[in-house]
Amino acid sequence: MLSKKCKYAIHALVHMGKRPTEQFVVKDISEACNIPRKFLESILLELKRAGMLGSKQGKGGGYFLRRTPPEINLADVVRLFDGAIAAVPCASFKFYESCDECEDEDVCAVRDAFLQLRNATVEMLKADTLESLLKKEAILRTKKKR
Amino acid sequence: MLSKKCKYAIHALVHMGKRPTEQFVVKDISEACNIPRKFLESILLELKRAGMLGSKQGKGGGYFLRRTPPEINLADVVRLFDGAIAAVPCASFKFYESCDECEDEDVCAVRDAFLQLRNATVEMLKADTLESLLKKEAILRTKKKR
DNA sequence: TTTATTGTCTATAAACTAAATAGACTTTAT
DNA sequence: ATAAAGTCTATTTAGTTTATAGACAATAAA
Repeated sequence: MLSKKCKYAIHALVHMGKRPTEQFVVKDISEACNIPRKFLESILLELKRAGMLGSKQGKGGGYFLRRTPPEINLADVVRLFDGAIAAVPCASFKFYESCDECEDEDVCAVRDAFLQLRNATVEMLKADTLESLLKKEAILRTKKKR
Repeated sequence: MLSKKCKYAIHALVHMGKRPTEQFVVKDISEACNIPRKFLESILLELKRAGMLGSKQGKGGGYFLRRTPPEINLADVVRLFDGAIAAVPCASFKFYESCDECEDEDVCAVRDAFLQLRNATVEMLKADTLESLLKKEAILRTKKKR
């Protein structure tokens, strides 16, 4: 399961992706996405530190996307907030740690299975960009109307 | 990430799958897989309650597989110990819960993305049976020797 | 230059969960 | 009777997640 923080981050980003050149104040996003305001503040700050968002302080300020919608993908967001995508530390690339349960990692079928799952997952999450998500939402909307 | 409990359970099952008709005492599995003994006890008990293992009490007792290696798959084990396979409650079938961040679930692209990920994950984990894992391990072993 | 607005930062509370351990009890073969 | 094994309940410990409070800094506009 993703943390709420990560899920909130994704929804906030998707919301901003709808008008990718505009600036948003925390309150707007908080209300649009039903995310506790103070909690959202820290999330946006983290996204800013990671280079996905920019901000402008003071009156008339707010947050805005630093990258275009095709450049922001869920794999990056998930890694930022929840760390490893792999289900098991020994199957992670960016957050690798050896396990104690098998004698020889190179020959551990459990690890192999979770490596494959990790690879498939990363591919899918990388393909989920703000752009592709918003396109999909449009498709779902028209499908529902018919 | 899987809980350690779940990872331990998987390794214990794979270990038992190597001699699928034999009985194992907790200590043997604990030492073979480097799993804290008392912790493993509660895990095996849970696997028993779920019908995957049987047990015999008293001297000469132990745990044994209740199903054949092709009948035990990782999807079931993960669900038993960690609950939902989906990354987000609104994308889970067996542990569904609605989220608050979108107005209309039917049209939420975030949910859609995680539904697809869930489906792919479940398929992969279902294909990972004790049998297939042990076969894979044999293959990895011969590959390494060459 | 004051004021209102908005982001930044630090600290901390509250709730929950994971991981592990302890110990008493029960069952069974010998 | 005894030793070996699983069963069950409780509890500890530590860590994480989720959320909030409040002081501070920056900026635009009146």
